Amino acid sequence: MPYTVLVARWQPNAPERLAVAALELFEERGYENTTVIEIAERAGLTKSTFFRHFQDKREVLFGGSAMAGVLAEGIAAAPATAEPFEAVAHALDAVGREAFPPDRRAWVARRRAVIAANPELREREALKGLGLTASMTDALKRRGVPELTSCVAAELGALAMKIAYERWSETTDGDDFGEVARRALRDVRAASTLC
Amino acid sequence: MPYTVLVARWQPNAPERLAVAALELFEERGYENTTVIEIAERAGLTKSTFFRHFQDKREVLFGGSAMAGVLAEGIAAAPATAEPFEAVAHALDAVGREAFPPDRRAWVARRRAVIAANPELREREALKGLGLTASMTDALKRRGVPELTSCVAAELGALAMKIAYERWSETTDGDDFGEVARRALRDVRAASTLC
DNA sequence: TATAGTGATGGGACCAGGTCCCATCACGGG
DNA sequence: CCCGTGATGGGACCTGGTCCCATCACTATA
Repeated sequence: MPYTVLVARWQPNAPERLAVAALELFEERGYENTTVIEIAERAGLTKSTFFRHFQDKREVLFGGSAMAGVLAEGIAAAPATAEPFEAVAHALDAVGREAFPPDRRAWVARRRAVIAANPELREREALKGLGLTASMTDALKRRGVPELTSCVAAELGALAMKIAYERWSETTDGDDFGEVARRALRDVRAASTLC
Repeated sequence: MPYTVLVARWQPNAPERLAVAALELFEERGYENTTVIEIAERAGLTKSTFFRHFQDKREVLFGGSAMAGVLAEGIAAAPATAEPFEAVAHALDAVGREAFPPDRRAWVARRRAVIAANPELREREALKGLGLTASMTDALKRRGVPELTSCVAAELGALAMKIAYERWSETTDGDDFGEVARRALRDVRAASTLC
């Protein structure tokens, strides 16, 4: 049933096809009313193959990112003289280039709406968020920034990224993610002096 | 099998008995090698009753807290003249009184170790953390603090609480949670000026 | 041309988490 | 003495997730 011969052995990009099918189905009937088997069928695959590509049902919306690595490399690549916040800004630019390019805005917005609508998916997103701040904290410490300062800068950087993520995916046109994120980071920094 | 008659109809505190049994079993054989049925049996109950008291298997370690409410009330109860950070400090004191009293330190430490050892439990903890910062953000906004400032203060407050939680549960004697948390909050504030 | 190896897939058995519904049984009130 | 109530027991059932083995097309090598 799954594959059409004559061109290639298997249709390529199985993980991506699964993610597309999943997002569509989650939009149509909701996450909890969608079965892994249904996702796999829509992608022309089976349950076995689904779990070969994704650890679990939630992960189908989180798999491709590798955002933690992008952030860490972005911080590491910042000029040696950069203060923690400048290094974080550098990392947010990298995210805008590699993880949130302008043409993915629509997809990101759809994905965001689906996640917001389901507690189980929000939980997974919360865990991913922890990973991101941990990754940034580590990268800052490797620059010689003291432990606590690294923690705080990473935490505020993650907050700025979350805010930017919301603002950016809510508009259909406008600045790219890097711009929005830099503004969010400035706002957060300003707010942190008022506490 | 479950209940002994002659005294009361059912042994009281089913949720607490389930939580104790669960923590013991998680320590003995690990979270994923423990079955809900086994937890229920050790507590003298059944699977049905377990799921009547807890939404899912993870929740047995998170159910009793109601920490979000304590934090919100603590912030609301702070003097009207208090700055955001002072209000947060007030809330952390409330947590030390109502959620982390000195005699629960051993329990909290055991629970913490079990959670740290399992990704599924860490994920649930991350979600609870989101709930806490959301609760603090709301409470601050209700005091008239601007949106972004509330976000930042809540985020840094949550970070201080996490740090205090680690420090407090790592020692067997010493200050109560409120003291530790106030120190952590001061440290965080100091670090935030160095970003 | 034949043969063996490789890698992504299909398929089914199996377990545990989680839901649902109904039976049970002790207690309190009439 | 009977009835309502509430926490529980028990079992059917679905789905997420794991495991293991079969399949099948392509590739390399002889």
